[in-house]
Amino acid sequence: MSGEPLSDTRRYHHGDLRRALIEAALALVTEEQDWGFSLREVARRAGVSHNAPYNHFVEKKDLLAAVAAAGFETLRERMLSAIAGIDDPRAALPACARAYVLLGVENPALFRLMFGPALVSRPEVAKAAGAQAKAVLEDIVRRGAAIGAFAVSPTSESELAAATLAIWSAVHGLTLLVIDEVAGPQIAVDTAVDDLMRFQFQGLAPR
Amino acid sequence: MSGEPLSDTRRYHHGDLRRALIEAALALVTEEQDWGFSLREVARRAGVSHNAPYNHFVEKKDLLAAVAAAGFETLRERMLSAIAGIDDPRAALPACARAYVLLGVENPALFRLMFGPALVSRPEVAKAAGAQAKAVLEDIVRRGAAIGAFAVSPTSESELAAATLAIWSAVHGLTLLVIDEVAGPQIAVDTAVDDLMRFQFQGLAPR
DNA sequence: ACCTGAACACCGTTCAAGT
DNA sequence: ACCTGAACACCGTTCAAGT
Repeated sequence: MSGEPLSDTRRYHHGDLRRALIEAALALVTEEQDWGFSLREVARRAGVSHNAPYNHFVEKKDLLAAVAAAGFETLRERMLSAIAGIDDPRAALPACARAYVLLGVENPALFRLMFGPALVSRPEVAKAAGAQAKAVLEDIVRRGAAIGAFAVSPTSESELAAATLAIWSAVHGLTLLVIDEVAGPQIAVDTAVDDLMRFQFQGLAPR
Repeated sequence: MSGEPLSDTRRYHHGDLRRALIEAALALVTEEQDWGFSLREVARRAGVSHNAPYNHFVEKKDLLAAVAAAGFETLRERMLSAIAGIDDPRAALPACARAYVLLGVENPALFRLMFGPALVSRPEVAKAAGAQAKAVLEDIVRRGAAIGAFAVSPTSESELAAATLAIWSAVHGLTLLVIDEVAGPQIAVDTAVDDLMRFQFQGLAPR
């Protein structure tokens, strides 16, 4: 209606470069299993000169932080959609854990970027995003405690926090051990998550 | 007895350069909280020309892998000395976990290097070292199962492996969440480890 | 066997300039 | 406001040479 579609090259000159750079960087993280690629390579992929990125990010680390932030958003969406419609917290917890581990397995380099040293100088990003992931888990624990499905006092914030941290630690650690292939040869993700949750439940179940 | 002590500079020309490079790299990892430093900087610290490292490592990643291997050796020693003389597996497990988390807290960048993307292209290092860490934990679980202290069948290798992986995941994940300061503000390591172990024990205890 | 100097093709970042 | 080209000080890696 309003004229011919703009070419990609043209679009980059019209305000989409920031997004295009994040997408190109995400693609490189995924392909190279690492974030050691150069900023100039990202610019090349986006079809701009090697210093154009500096109009949108003050340095390379800021671009990586933006990629990580996008990863955290995806993680949150996956966790939430995994538990959507599951009322029983005892079922929601493993479903949520599976989504968490699977994101890591699907894109190990992105997962490591999100929780890795590239964000040491951008602690706001890691903290805010981590708080969101924790909130999803804590909500499940809270609901389980409220209906007596977990052996956690629903009125003790410190108990809820401790239980959430224990579960988060286990899920997070499993993800990284699987990613690192350090947890043994060719581990089956679903089985591992189930085993992990079984141990967690034994700990959480009232007796 | 056999003459004056050799100067450092002299020594590096006599076969210690490999070790000196690993030590310099470890110091840089510790100081910069990252392994983004240059190989040339490592060479400078060791007092040699920028290409001398290539006599000992085929590329930068191999030096980092050697640093990681040293880190894994330290981790193993810390875990073993933490449980030395503790007969009760119920006491050995938290002691071992504490040593694990504390190494990570003491040197976050080294810990992340050990389990990070720098070793993606050196999977032998990560796998062999990971297997050692796992073996220490598995031994404790096995002993606990044998005396009936844990609700794990001592004759089921798969149950032992699953329990070990669950515990390792929790300890590993807690370490990284604490390192990333993503687990909340100013978390107390000892309390966190105790809470974690309490949940693990509730899961492991026979009922 | 181990180390050095010169060289190559890169990189992150800055800056003056263009539109 | 956003992008480019030239420039700077660096880097990883290679290679011919030195001892």
